[in-house]
Amino acid sequence: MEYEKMLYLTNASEMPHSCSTQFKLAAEQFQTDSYAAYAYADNFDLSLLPEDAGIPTTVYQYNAPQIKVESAWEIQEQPLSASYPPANSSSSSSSSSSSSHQLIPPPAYPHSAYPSPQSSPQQSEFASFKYDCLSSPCPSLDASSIKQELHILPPSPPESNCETPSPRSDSNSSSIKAEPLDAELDSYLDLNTLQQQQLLDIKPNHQVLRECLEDTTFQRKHNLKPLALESFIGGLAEVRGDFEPVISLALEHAKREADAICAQLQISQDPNAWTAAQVHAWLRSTLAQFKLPPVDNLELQFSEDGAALALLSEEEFQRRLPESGSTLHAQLEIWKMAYADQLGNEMEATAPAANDMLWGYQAPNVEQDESEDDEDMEPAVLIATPTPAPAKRSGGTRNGGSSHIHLWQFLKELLAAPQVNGTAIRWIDRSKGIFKIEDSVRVAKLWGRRKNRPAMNYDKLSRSIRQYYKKGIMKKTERSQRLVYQFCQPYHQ
DNA sequence: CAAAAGGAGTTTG
DNA sequence: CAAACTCCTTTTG
Repeated sequence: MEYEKMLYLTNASEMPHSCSTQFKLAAEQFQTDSYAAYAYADNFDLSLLPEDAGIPTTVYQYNAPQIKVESAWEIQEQPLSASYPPANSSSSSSSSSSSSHQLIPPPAYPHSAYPSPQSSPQQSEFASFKYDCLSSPCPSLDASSIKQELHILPPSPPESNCETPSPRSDSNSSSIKAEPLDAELDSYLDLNTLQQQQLLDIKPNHQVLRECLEDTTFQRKHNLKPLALESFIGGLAEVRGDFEPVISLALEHAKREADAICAQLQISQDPNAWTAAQVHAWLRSTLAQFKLPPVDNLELQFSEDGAALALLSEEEFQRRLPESGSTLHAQLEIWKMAYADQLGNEMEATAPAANDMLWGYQAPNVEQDESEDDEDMEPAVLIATPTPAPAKRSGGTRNGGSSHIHLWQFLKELLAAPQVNGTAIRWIDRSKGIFKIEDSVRVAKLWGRRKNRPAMNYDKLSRSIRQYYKKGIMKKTERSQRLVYQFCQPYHQ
């Protein structure tokens, strides 16, 4: 249902030679499609990409900000933006945000440093490789760093939200704060950029299409699942027209594949419903499918059932199976996504509540809750996908969403995405389950958003954590440190 | 002063 | 009813 992972398009013909095997595999698989190829973001193991050879990672780093910033100026001159932004954010991207950005003076940065989309072929070729790095440990693609860089850029707005922890985490003032809405505006700008590119230059090889698909800032910041694109209205019609068939094509393929394997292995399509034995069957099958070396002691390595397996981070997969962990993790993500999509379709048929695509984030009302901080709208929230308690969860049709997540699970989810949440919470000693909350205000906010508790603060969150001492879910660290906690064993594998 | 700690009443799913 | 949420007081570094 609520899935953070995005589908991406790419063009096989332009793929760097050094790209991962998964990447190629996906491409080969679909070579015959009308689109040159497509692949799943989760299949792109960024860790397999060479860090500094082959791909100019620095271009990635600066590409995202560059486009956005430039488009900010184009927008003023070409207001073809009337029909944006998308429906469920329209209220929030209201006067405060747009006005604050319109006042920004034209940028004075050197042009060369921020190549435009029409710049040199090499640059534009790589410019489109903005992967979803939520599940992949690729520092150069760290979403938060991109975000930060955006703020670091010369023409940064005066009140740019450079993550300064608020001096007080008081719950009273939250409704009064009126910070600018970078998130919404960014999305808004991105969409404009996309459309302008489409209108202005018809690029070969579906380049425009690729760029559209690769730009997921909108979905991330608005906490939308990929297919919530339907909620776009008006001017995006042409983008959407290109977009949807490919996504559904990809998902359908994934589903068909999953169907077949499910039938063969006699397992549920929902990874969360697998028993430990079924997990092993699936792992073996997937290893074989990807022609990865078989693992002898699979049962010892993976004692989890499906629900617990779904909680494991990519790092954990990699740690256990250096050779194939990433692939398995990525494939599991695809399965989860395929199942979630199917579930979503079923639910949509019965209860077409468009806003349910959002979770942990309420569509802002017109007058209040102008979503005070865009920072929290970012992937941090997205990656923190609600995951069922390891112990239970049936094949459940009732997958209403995130409301039942426990705090400890949520924290683990945040911890599982250090690229995104590393500035807010991170492992101190992963093997011992010791972690540190680096930004208490932020973590509390994320938790509050997830639980739909706008008044959440660190005081309350920490109170809940302290309850875990009694329950044996967490314990105090030996040498007690501020903001440092430790999971107890069963809750930390 | 922020955070830790924990008591106690209340809310929520 | 469990798990949080909320509010509060006291202690700690």
